[in-house]
Amino acid sequence: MDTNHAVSAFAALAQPTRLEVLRLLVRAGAPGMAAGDIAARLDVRQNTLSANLAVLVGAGLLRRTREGRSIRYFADMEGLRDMLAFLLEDCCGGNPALCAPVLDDLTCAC
Amino acid sequence: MDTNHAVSAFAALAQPTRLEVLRLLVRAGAPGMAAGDIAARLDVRQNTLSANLAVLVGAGLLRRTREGRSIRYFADMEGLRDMLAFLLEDCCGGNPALCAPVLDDLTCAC
DNA sequence: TCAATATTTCCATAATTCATGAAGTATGGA
DNA sequence: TCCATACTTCATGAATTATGGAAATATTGA
Repeated sequence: MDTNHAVSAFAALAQPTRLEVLRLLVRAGAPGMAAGDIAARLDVRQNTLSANLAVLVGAGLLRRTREGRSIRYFADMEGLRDMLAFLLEDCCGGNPALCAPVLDDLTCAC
Repeated sequence: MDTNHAVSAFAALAQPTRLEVLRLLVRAGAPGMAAGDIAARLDVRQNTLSANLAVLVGAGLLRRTREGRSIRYFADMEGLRDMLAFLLEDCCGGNPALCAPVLDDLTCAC
């Protein structure tokens, strides 16, 4: 992960539809969702959504597989982790107490 | 935290200088850094940096306090956490194993 | 009060991003 | 083979964003 790659990942999330797509797919989990279902759920035109999905795939935040006529999209949790790790790199270098609160609250109660 | 707020936070990081500024300040920890020092370290003009710092402050990712002639900037770890929490919301809803790898690798060894 | 330092604000220009309509590609069924 | 469905790609114009020069503001010390 370098700065350019990370920038493209953050840029991918810097747009309401794309951010909601990723959140939706994070919640959807392993089964993911077909492009058409995402479009219906978020009330976005198919071609607009397609362009936005392509941006997220290019940024390494989504993966896809064809399934019959549909194309199914999934959140790429590895890509997500890489992006966050790049951002928080060495946050503990000086003072562990600084980054702990960030991570503690993220460890969702599962 | 709503979608618009989160979008502005991600947009703030969707630019190389700003991303490096936040990473630098995350590493710098509690003492933060003066604007001039950041500019020198990242080799960016002061007015350009000033505009970029303003974007990060507006996005809730940085805070600042005046200190004599300098203005000292700090990473806002709460803002950072809110942004990440919004993104990962309900990732565990279906399957804890899905989000665990993301968070495990982020818990830096401190 | 004057000069120097540290930083921000203003403004114009250049570059990037976005949604849309229209056309194209892939798959499955009659 | 023909048609319908599910998506993607392309071209375009409108809106947003980034950068750098010049000027403005705030603080400190002589």
